[in-house]
Amino acid sequence: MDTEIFKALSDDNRLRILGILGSGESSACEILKNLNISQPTLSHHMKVLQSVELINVRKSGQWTYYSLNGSKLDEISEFIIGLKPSKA
Amino acid sequence: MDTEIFKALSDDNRLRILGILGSGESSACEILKNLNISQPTLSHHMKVLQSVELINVRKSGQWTYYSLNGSKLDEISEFIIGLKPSKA
DNA sequence: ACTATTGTTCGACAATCGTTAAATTACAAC
DNA sequence: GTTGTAATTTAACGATTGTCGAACAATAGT
Repeated sequence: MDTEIFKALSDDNRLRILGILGSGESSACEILKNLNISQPTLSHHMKVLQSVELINVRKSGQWTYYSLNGSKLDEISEFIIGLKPSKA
Repeated sequence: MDTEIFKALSDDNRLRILGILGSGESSACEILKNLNISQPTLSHHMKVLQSVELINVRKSGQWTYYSLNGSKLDEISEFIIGLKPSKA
């Protein structure tokens, strides 16, 4: 497992973003209203989440919509559980 | 979920350490043989893993033995899965 | 007591990270 | 065209992080 994924999860704002996306697809603008950060900072965080494929991106006009990548979350979860000793 | 846990997982050497402990309890000295890092660096990493309760510690004489904390791994896995949209 | 082994603590250093201000791009409405 | 909104890019900053060498502490064996 690439450590980049865990680095992406190692930030309060990014975890909040994932929490917001857990309620469904959302635009960058709406996400921004729920966080006390600037627009460039949000753009940076979204790029980090994209780079590890934790989120999907869809552009429509001037808006950018984001949604969770559930299969990636499954992948991470399975890796974590896989660390546990197999009763050997 | 505290981001400190994901920070603890955001390092190649620490992931390798967890992988080693997945095969069972191990001493710091044995872990060290499997990594190309110095003793102080290993000590640092073990402290990070302890601080987020990912590992258990047991001292015996001059040796320190480490083992995985399975329930903490469960906790992380459940958090990850909990991010997924509840089909709403 | 002396030596060897195991492990921690303390500085110090280079690299990375989160953040912002400023400038830039892209699209929509007028 | 101009204006306004949405989003990215760049450069710079302070803070955090991984690493090591050096010194230190604790236990074991001679």
